[in-house]
Amino acid sequence: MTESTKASTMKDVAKRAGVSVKTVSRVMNLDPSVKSSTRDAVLAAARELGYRPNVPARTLVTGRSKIIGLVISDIGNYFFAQFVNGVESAAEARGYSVLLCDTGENPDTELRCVDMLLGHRVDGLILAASRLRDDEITHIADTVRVAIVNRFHPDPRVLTGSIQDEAVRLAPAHLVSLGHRAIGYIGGPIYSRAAWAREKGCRDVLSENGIEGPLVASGFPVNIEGGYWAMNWLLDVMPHITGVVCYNDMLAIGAIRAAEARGRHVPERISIVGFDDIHFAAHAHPPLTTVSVPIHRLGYNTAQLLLDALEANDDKDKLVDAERTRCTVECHLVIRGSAGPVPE
Amino acid sequence: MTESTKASTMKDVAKRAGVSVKTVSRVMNLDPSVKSSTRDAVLAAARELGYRPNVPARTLVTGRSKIIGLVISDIGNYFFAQFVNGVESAAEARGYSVLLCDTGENPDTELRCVDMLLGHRVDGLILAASRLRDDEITHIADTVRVAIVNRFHPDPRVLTGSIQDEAVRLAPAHLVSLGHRAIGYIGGPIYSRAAWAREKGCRDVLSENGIEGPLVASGFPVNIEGGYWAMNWLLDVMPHITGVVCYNDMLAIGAIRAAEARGRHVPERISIVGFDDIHFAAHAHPPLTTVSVPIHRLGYNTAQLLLDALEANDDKDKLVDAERTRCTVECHLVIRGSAGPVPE
DNA sequence: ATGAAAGCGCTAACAT
DNA sequence: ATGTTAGCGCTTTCAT
Repeated sequence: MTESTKASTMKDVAKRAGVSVKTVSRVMNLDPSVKSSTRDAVLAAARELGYRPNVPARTLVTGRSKIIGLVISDIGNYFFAQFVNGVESAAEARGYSVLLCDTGENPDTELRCVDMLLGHRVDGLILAASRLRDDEITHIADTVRVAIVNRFHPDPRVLTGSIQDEAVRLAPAHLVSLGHRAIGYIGGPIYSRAAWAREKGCRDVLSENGIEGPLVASGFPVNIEGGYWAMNWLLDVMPHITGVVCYNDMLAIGAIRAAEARGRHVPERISIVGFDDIHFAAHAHPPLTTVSVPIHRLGYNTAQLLLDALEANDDKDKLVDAERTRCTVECHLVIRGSAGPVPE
Repeated sequence: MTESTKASTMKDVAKRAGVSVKTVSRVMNLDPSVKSSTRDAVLAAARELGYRPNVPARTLVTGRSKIIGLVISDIGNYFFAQFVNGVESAAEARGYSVLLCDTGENPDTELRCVDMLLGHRVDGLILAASRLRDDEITHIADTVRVAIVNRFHPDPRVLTGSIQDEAVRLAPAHLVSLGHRAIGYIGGPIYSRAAWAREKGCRDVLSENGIEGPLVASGFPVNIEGGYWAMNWLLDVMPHITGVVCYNDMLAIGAIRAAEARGRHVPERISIVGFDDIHFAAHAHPPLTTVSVPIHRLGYNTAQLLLDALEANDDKDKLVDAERTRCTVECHLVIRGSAGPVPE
């Protein structure tokens, strides 16, 4: 079978190059103190033997795995696909690998994932859509550096990557400025803090403008179908609504379909706005008015924040800058075709 | 900082439970030969100390990391998001973790990714959209079990997960049956074997029906924008085409937009079919007629094929069934609204 | 500039 | 049913 020949080790390389194991180690770690002739000999021997450093072995002794764990809730959600990509890029650029886990929105699975990742001795952890309680996260932070996304946590050791706070106000404010006063809201995952923040943003904007509501549809699956059902529910309960804010674009796309199916043309007879500006948003029909989030950058920056902290931790000099515990990406409203002035 | 207390080891647990290290090891590995009272004592001690087995250490001695490496070319492509999800599920279910790499379509990056994964001593490798040459893959197979996707490789050690061969004929056959005879094709990634197979499928179907073509637009980015540009090119070169087969749904969605922008209504004045049936296909406008691929299952089955091979390799009894070197998922045409009878 | 020895946390092969 | 010894491949002292 494939492993006919065991992978060669530093010992093999050392023997072949006629040096000690430690010298090989030095070469592999780019120690400048090795004479260039020895280095070349070692490198040659390594190449001939197809030598590849054994990361787990190094991890065992150094305590650093060069792996970061990434926990997401559903890669079927386009948002996470882009986010993962961003994390990946940042990690790759700095010599780290990403161990990925998908919890399927289940908190128990999430805990199991974290456990598994800790077993692998990941150097850091990114919880991209944690459904865990604050104290559970604090507990994790006792063991490993952790970064969370779009969520506030009181523990200063917990790093945070998020959209700017005001972003949650953009969509409802747009609807209000268009004259809408009968507004519905289609909510996100029940235990998600991000979902809670967006719903609050909507509520705040309305109340500041003396508008009642919004009528909230929540508990629906956070995908296109869920948006379809939620919109139908909204229209059943409150047929005269003229504007709907959605937790994300997937829901908004489903909502548009439901509205159209009931003859409420978008945007003439009802306005719908999304959130995230996923790739397909521009190609929905009508093209979606939504809040653009630089998702890839959010993933990239969050990973970088984590990596910075890890390295600051190694170099005692490079102390963790107290301010560098949070990063924020800017969002903006993208006006396309799914929201218009209130009818009549 | 976080690692104030070093993680506890088997030795700690052993001391606390008043047993030997080996007994702790046995308990952790579910060895049935330990008395249940000792097992309980060990488990209690482990819990109290917050003990978590050190996977890298185990890897070092067993030579098995319980990690599989997954190399994809672009997670921004919705296809891969779903595929990764499938692989993840299968791995999780069998106690494996997934180390993910994105090559961004770059063969050099791909090689670097593989190298890194081998450094981590992954037990197996899935190359989901390899741009590598056959001999490069053979070389990798010398070191580790590898599975490839939608691509044929002569080496019997290389496992394969793919769509059924006939799937590539479905879309062009549909167009032909609708009466189309002036057909265009929008191609996928240049170095992709899957892309090559689909193009050939189209060519074959046409020639079997005595039809010339197709006119091929290739070299465009494989995303919505690329589809848009490709369609414009097709329409410039051959304005009288009535049907277009696309490498995938992303391209098809872009193609539809381009056609509509030029007043060629879909499907009345031009028919467009996609491939994959990604989630958004049904929600495009018009809803996309496409070839439905059970992507999640493809990922799941491919991972399972790999895992089976790995375990058969461990248990010498359970020899690798010679037939179990390939798995195939069935695809079918989904007729929606983007293809219709030829105009006039 | 290079090497020898110890040990990271775990399991395999033998004890007992 | 449980313990002992050795060693996986590497890095870290500490020598030379």
